[in-house]
Amino acid sequence: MANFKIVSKDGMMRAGILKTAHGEIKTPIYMPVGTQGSVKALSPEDLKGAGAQIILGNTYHLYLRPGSKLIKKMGGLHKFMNWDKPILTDSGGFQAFSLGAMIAHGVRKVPLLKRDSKYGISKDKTNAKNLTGLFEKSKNQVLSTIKEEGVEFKSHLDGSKHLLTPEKSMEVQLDLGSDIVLVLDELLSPYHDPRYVKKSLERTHNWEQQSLTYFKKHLKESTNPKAQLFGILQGVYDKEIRVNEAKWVANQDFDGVSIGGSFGISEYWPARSVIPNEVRNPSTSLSDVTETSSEVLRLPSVAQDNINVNWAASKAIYQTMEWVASELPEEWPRHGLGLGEIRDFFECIERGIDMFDCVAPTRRARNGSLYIQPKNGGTPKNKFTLNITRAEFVDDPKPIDLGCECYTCQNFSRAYLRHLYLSREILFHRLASIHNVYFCLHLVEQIRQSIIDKQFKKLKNKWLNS
RNA sequence: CCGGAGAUGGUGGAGUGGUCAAUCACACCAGACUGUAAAUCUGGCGGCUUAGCCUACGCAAGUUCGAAUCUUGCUCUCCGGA
Repeated sequence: MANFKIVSKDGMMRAGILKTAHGEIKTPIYMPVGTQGSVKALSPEDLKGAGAQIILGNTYHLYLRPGSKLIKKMGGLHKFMNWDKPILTDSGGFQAFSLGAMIAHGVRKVPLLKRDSKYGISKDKTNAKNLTGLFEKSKNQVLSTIKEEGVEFKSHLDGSKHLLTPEKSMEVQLDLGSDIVLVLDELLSPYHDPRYVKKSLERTHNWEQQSLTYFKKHLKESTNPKAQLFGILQGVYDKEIRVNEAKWVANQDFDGVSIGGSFGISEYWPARSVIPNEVRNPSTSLSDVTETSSEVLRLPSVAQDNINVNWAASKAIYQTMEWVASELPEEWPRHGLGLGEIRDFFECIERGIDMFDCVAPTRRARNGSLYIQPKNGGTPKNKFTLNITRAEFVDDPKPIDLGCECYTCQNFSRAYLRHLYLSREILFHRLASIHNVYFCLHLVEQIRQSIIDKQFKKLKNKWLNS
């Protein structure tokens, strides 16, 4: 029954092998995101060429279009998109957030957005009325509403209404023939007040258990009877809450766990947490997160500086992983939902995370943001990227990332790629995506090997102290 | 040669007496992007010692407190006719 085998351990880090109905995955692993049955700009051959072992698909999008029944009729998602390796499907929980609270609260998944001061992030943190006013303003743009029984969506395609219950989410994912199914969850925003958070977490528990019940009951007659089910660990930036949630999910009958949430820091949620000094002052050491200060991080002071906010949010992610990992079953694969910037791989794997999915590599690629190694100028500050539009590349004959062995770097110059981007040639999307996806997969593979060879610290140091 | 129309910032093209260093688009420059409503979004884009000042709407001279906008002349471009 055990799908996950740990091959090598070093501290909290694990190198493992995860068995699925469509083959084995070596972990840690990065999963390219193929929301609508396609990793944007990449063919299955491109993905395999870049080293992809598993990709992600999305319940909400595929349910709306072309419809999960159609995909089932066509033989399941694997066959439909001609991808014979594993697929993990998201439950639609993220869309409940990105089409709902994310709009209403003006937040993104990781950093907090700067807000117009006239709306006022209240200086008095007990005064939530200003925030409520702001939320009211965005209400009519919101496309999803959380109900006790599920998520009510207003389709972003045609405005039609749909209720996504835990059962419905399972039905869709089982129709798709996903190898790893995720339970339905509700993401919390940093601006949800503590009472709402408590209610939401109880609701997510219910949804997870309903998901599990339905999954077990209908697995055998599904498109992929060997699918497995991951629970989701939700929460906000609060140690007590995260630890409790970890304990709760650890007691459920899942095959693995995905750790999710919105990782921004709000006025509500640092209060009970211990904020590392480096979060307050990013110019100090960017090394390991340690609990060195009990001061409260207030939003107004950090919101003025985007870098500060971003960094604080990233720290929150890493600290959350640390709080949570030791509470989770050793034999469960642990998936950091939506995570996958370069630094995240190091920090999260070090804290016991095995799987990553992230739109950043493919989206960045399409937007001209291409990954480079430290030896070519990649640093934590530039997120290990260069912007191909920069004038300095106009006649640069070098590949994007000297030493990279991807198809793009083997064959094309920065000058040519910059030209393609500025000319809006569609080929750019493919070449850039091949590079970024390869880069992440290759890096995670190197990290895996470094765990086996007990060389992780050295590798991490080489990258993050660059 | 005659008649008509017009000359605005890298380009196209608004503006037709003060609120114009000049709408807008494109181009260009820089930045952002974390379970994809994203081939998207944000900012800059005459110069400078930049909460201000200087030079600017073909060239020159006027009218006016004040002109990219009105007058006159010149130069050039386009259309029609000889």
